[in-house]
Amino acid sequence: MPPSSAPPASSAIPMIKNKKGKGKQVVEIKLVPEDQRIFQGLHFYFFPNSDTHPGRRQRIIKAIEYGASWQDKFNDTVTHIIVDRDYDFEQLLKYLKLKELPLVDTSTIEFRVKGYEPPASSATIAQPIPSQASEVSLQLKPVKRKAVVLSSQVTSEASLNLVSSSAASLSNSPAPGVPDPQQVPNKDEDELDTAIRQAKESHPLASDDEDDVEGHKRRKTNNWQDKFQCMHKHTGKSGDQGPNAHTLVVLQELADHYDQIRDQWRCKSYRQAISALRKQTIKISTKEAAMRVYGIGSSIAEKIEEIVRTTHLRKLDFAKLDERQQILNRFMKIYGVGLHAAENFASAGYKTIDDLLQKAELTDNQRIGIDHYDDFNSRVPRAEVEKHAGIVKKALKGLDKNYIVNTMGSYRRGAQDSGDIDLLITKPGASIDEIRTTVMDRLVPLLTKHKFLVAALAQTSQADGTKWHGASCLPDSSTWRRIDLLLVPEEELGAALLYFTGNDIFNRSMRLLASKKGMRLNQRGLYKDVLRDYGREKLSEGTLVEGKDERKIFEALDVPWRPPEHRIC
DNA sequence: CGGCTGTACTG
DNA sequence: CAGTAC
DNA sequence: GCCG
DNA sequence: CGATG
DNA sequence: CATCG
Repeated sequence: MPPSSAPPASSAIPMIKNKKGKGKQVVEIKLVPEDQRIFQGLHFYFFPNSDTHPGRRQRIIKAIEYGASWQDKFNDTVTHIIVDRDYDFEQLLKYLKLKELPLVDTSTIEFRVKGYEPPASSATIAQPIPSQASEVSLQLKPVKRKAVVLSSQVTSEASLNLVSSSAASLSNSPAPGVPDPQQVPNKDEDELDTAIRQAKESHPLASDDEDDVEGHKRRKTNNWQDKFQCMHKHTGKSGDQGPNAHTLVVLQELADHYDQIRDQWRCKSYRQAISALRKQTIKISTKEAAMRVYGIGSSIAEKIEEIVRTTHLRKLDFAKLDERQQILNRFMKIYGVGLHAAENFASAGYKTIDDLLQKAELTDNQRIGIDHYDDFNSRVPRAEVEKHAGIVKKALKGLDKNYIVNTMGSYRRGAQDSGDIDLLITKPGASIDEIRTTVMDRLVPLLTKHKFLVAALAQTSQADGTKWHGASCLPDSSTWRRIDLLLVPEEELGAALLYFTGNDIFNRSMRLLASKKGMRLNQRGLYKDVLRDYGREKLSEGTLVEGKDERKIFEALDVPWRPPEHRIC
């Protein structure tokens, strides 16, 4: 036992307000009976070490319930380090500012943190899984990984166990008999509340967000955020997709398929799985291996195995041949036609674009979308994007040289071609009203007169309008391009840059992260203290944290800065 | 079983 | 408001 | 479809 | 008819 | 667009 004996086994967990204003409250830490405290005398350090992340929080709670102490700092009493998935050994060392960890027990390979290579001749203690521990592990889904790794060696010179908490969800059975804190009648509630509050106060790292009083930067409070795609660097232009290249291609086709049929959630899941698989350094060939990857569940795991074994997927072949699907897909590529309209058209018996043109009732925008179906569905080469942007820029500067035009979207991310042309227009010091007036009343009419702007698809009508969507056409060209003008006051420039640079996954990830931190991110700014209606989820606006500076928004969310080219998830 | 980003414009 | 787009 |  | 959702 | 005052 380390000199400093275990903190009173109740290194309790600070309370966390649950989302959605629902009635849930504080989780009660309920120690298991003494003879079952398999972690008794062990001191855990988590990496990251805050309980703001729900999953990790569960693991921490379970660890404590089974007798461990939760160390808020890495010190020499720590016996085990539990590392989140997606962090590797190198990152851990870097964070701890260490060159190596003292006395690592390398015996339990199964849960070794990735990136850790044991010394060649490691005299280690074989660690058979204690029956007791394995039994517990059956009960503790979240903690399980760690449970098994228990080392018997708990001396003052305790060896460190490096445990990866990554291993994804277990293949199956909902753990029986998991003590559910919320089902247990609450005794001693006041006492616990107090303990929890105190624990929170004694765990500076646990209270995330912005209460940094002074001194050192809160740089090191990286935590549960690693779940969010926006925390991971990815350029997308690594020609080779690694050992799972072929699988990725097929999965991408499936993702595209679900995108086409507007099944946004399945599409999202496939993209998530693809992103996760792309990061794998070894080939994933079996369902079991796939299931261990965070972001891949049983359904996709099965498909991965099928893909590896048979080279492709029956389901996909089938989907490709479904005629109705083809029709819907065709219709939905028309600007102004979504799933609903496409289904109506299809149900009316229309099969081709020409059918629609001749027989269907179309909105103005849909007609334009059909007239320029091919134009709008073809990519715009980077050089052409620049030409369109140049024309707008020149015209605008002619009206007022103080205007600034930024080309956004995939162009800003460095793409060689884009789906459309996104131009962000701002003028330092000018109000949004002034900008809107200039653009709507002068720029657009001017460029329309010059036959550069050739269609207006959606223009701001409301008093606070900020956008113009339409089509543009270069002189000597007959190809119409989708072009969007985005009007932004200087104070919102950072948030607008962030939003209109994307990509969409990156944006969603950033916004979700903000939301989990009680904040709200939109194209105008990052807001804090957002109030969510009790019971439901209405919201009060919240107060502005940052809108002008793109980098400061990253900082406020504790996301490492990433240039536009690295925002491809 | 419910959440999964958050907003602006059209009709 | 639903649908659509970003 | 995945996750908590 | 304009406002509203 | 549908609905409302």
